[in-house]
Amino acid sequence: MSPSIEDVARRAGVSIATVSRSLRGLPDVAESTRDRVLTAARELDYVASPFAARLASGRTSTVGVVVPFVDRWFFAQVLGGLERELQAGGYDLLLYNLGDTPGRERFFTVMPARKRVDALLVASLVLTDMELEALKTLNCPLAMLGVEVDGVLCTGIDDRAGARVAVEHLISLGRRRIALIGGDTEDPMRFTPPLYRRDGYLQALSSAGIEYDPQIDELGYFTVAGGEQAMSTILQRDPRPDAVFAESDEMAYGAMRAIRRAGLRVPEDIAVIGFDDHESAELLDLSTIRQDVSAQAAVLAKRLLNVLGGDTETTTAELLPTELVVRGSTDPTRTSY
Amino acid sequence: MSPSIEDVARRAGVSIATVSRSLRGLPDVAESTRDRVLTAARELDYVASPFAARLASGRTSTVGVVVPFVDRWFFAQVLGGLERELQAGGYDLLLYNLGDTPGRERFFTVMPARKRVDALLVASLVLTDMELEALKTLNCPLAMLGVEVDGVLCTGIDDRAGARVAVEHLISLGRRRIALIGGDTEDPMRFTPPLYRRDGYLQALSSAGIEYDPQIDELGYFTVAGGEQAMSTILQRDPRPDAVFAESDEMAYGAMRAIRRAGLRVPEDIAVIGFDDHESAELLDLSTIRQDVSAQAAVLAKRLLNVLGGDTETTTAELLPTELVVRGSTDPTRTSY
DNA sequence: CTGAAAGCGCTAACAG
DNA sequence: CTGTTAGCGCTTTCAG
Repeated sequence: MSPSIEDVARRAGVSIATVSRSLRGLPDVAESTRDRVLTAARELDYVASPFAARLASGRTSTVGVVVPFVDRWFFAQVLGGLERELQAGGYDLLLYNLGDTPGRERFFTVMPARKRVDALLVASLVLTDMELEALKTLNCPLAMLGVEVDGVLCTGIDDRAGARVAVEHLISLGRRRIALIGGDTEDPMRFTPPLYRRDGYLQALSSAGIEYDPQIDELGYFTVAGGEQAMSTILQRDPRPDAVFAESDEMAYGAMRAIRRAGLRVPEDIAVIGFDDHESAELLDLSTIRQDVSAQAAVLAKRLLNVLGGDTETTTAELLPTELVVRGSTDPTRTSY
Repeated sequence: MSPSIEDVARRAGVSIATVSRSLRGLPDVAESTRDRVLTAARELDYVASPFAARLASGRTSTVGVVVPFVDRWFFAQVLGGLERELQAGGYDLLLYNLGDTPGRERFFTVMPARKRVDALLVASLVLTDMELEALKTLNCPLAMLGVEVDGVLCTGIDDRAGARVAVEHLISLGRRRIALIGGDTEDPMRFTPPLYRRDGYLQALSSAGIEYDPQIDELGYFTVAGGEQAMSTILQRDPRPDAVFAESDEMAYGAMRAIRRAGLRVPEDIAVIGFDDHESAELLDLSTIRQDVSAQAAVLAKRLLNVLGGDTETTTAELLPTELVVRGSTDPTRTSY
């Protein structure tokens, strides 16, 4: 067996309470005593058992992180940002990957995080009322990335402003007939990006005195295939658009493909801009709105740690900036090859 | 406070020992008794405290997962595969993301996984002897993805065969002057892919009676930028190659860019094939050798769970198949747009 | 098949 | 500033 707190106490010639206090850096321990304890602990290569500590203190020093998928760019970024901050704050990160609908149901009914986390961090998940209720029974601080819910910590970006900048960029290039490929707004209750990005698109059009045309507004479902499908439909319209704003880079990839398959050129015939600055955007030479996902995650984790540390944090959303990145898909002079 | 095992015992009219046995499905409990306990537990919405259980049993029901980065395609895939299996097996997944060199050092010196995992799973990490030693002091089963170490569970792919197939494909297209863009073999001790993939390349050349030419063999460091740099160098050679095998898709992306920047065409002037079937490979129309990373991870996790379950598993490496995927970068008739 | 009792290794009052 | 003591909520012998 590895050494216990008693071994350290014996070696340092103090009680186990003093060992505990010294090792955790609590006040009211004489410097000399603390030194003796630290030395003894080091000599024995002692590490406190986290489980015993958790059982005794009631604190788990663990944050549960819930993501719909780990193997998508966005969520992998999130995880990276979170892990760094949590680790730095002395918290373990327990990963919950929902994966699919059955997995999601299982998570919210079985609640595997029960009794094992001090807080739960949910990444860009559109929660139903029941799901939110389920989480609230955990009775611990909640934090959400990109989703605003009353009384819940939130961090994200200003999707509306980002979209507006994207469309304004197209307009500044002289484009006037600008198509939209977006997500489903049928369920606008909690997943804000499709809603806000569309809003930014509309604002930009209206400021420029361009009329919105539903004929060139199609659903791309935030996937490459969906974007391709949407663009194919849009290409049938008359007159054809001279630009397209896709609410995500992946939909933009699909759109570019559809355009090229139709024998048209990007950006000469149709300029394309996406949103995210997904890792392949540079390779595909796609103009886009860059957002720093791991920074958003890091900020959210920090705020959550503050709460766990006893600070009072406002639960209002904290929004990080976005940035227009111009590449060859809108400006041929910027083409990377 | 949430109900404790005593509450359940009281309600079911049995002792806490019987509750424990019933809930864990141990034998030697009368069916009727078990039912009564289960009912009581359900009525109270009781869930055992994992920490108390861990403290009492010594088992943590947790597997530590160590990755160099979470935000790269390969490792995100790994995480997805692992999480699914571990969760299904009733194990928590504790994530350790090294991130960078200081992070790596911290991990191996501080050993944050000490006393909190039943096993450690390391993803494609080139461990130094000291690092391996450090892990062994954890005194728990180890498993590694893609890295063979004596006495350690391993799962991966046959990199050599995959590379051979890739190069044979180029040869079958009539290409004879085939360049190589690869990883660094200077530290061949533990990171096997660069070593084996190069080996497969050499085997394929030799079988076809083609002489190896170091002039068209450059280091791409497994990055897009590295691949681009390597290809630029190779393009200076005389005679110019008519094909290139990159040991990873990302290096292949860089190579394609360099080729196009030089005013040449893919595949007419130079055919390009990569390795991995990275998620953007299809978009970039890159031929490649597909490997199912999450399946490798899942297999490894399953084998580890077997070991934790008391089964004896051989520690020999288990290799999963790879598959040639032909796209437009080698065969213009397959171009996706 | 079931119960009593002894811990697991800490933390957190409470005295002193 | 330090020690004593009573748990935290389970698992696991050992009896019966």
